[in-house]
Amino acid sequence: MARKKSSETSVIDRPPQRRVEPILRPSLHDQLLGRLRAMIVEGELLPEAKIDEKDLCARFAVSRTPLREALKVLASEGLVTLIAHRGAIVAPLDIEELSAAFPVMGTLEALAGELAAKNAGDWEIDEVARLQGQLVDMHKAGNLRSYFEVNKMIHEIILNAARNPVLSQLYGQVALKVRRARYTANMSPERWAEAIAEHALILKALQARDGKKLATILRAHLDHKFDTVMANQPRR
Amino acid sequence: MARKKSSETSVIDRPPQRRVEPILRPSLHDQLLGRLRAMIVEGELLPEAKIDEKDLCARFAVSRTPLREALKVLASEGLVTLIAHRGAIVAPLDIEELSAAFPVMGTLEALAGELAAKNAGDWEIDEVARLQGQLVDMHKAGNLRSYFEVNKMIHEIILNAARNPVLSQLYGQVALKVRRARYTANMSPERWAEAIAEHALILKALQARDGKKLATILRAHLDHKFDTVMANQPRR
DNA sequence: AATCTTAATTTTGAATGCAAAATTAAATCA
DNA sequence: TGATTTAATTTTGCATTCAAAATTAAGATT
Repeated sequence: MARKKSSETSVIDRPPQRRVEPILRPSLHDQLLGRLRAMIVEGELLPEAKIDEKDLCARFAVSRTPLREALKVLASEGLVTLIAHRGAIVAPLDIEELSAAFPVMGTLEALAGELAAKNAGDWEIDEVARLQGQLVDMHKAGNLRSYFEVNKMIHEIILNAARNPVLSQLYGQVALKVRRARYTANMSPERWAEAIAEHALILKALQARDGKKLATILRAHLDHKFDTVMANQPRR
Repeated sequence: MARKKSSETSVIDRPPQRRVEPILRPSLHDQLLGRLRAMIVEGELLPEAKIDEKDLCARFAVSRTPLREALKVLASEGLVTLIAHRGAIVAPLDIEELSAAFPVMGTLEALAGELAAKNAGDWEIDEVARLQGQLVDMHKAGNLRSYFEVNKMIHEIILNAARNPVLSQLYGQVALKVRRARYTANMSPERWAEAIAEHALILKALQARDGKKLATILRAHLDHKFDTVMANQPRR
């Protein structure tokens, strides 16, 4: 694939160039989307809290236009609720919806497991094994926040190994809902130990590339998580 | 729950009022969202076609603000692709993505079937039976468009009977992608007859409230649809 | 004083305005 | 002529403005 012929007077023949990181110019709307999503999922913006456009615009130093664009998207994701002529609130976290999210997430994880067992590269399995080690470390250290972080990474690797972008996208959406509820949940020591044990099984099934078994374990794993999270929901 | 006490001077005690349809004031952004989504799914806007904001604004007689809000949401749904500083195009319909959508849709339908077998009201099962009759009629009449319509209704009833809003939401998203690809697909006569037969099995399993069986059939049904749709994709 | 009006203020939804970037058209040069 | 600049035009991304609706505050009424 040679360069197009030219008279070469003003353009000097260049040596093969090293690929460099392109300069990113993410749109305001896109950046806001990420920031706001994080704020909601991490509980910085509380459920049912009114979203004060004026205030947020000032805080992010942007105009209302990109902010409102981001809000519409968040609304379509279910993290924000728009009320006609009355603006937006952080979506109330609905226990009904939360419990509905679990079987869906479970099914998607099971599918991810099945596909990952087929499609994962060895390096990905190794990476899960490595993170599994970290998981145990975090448990020993009693560092729940880091535990969650590593846990999330493991599940993300499995998800990516499934090689199914549609699955990834949908999973991401449910996971947001669950993560939001789980964020403040504290695990009982027993449950934590159990979760670690389950993760050992996950790794084993993945290494054996046993899709069916992996699917089953992941589904059970999620059912247990369901119990933990639900037990932690403030009743009202 | 009595009315709050009051002096009753200016407000006359009213007889119980009949509930009436509230006057809807859907936001422009919301209406546009629906219209554009339909235009894309139904192929009125072709894949990769550039979205001309000016033109669309003129056609819908709105300003760019609500249009652009709708476009961001459609982008988050994957129906539109935003290109930095270059506007939006109708999302290219990616065969990879399409084939990825099917197993996901299959899993979600299977879950819907399982839940519906448990939670469906009898009237819903009857409704599916009624529509099943229509399906056969449409087949006899050779009316593919109406067949699709009724088919969609059946699957929607099952989905609703699952009583899981999260499932419904996610299913809706994948279904859009598939429906878009399927929209122009023409079914072979053999495949059409087969689909009818499968639908009879679906109804039977639902009536027997056999969740496992229903799940299995729905998944198979979708696998077959996958073959049909993929066979109809213009190769390039 | 408690309720009901009415008026002032704020907030929302959408249109318009504006600078930067991208595209197209025109002008230049080998 | 055909490639290459350069200039003109359009489009994009975002800020600003504006009318309508909602909220709050103030004033009237019993």
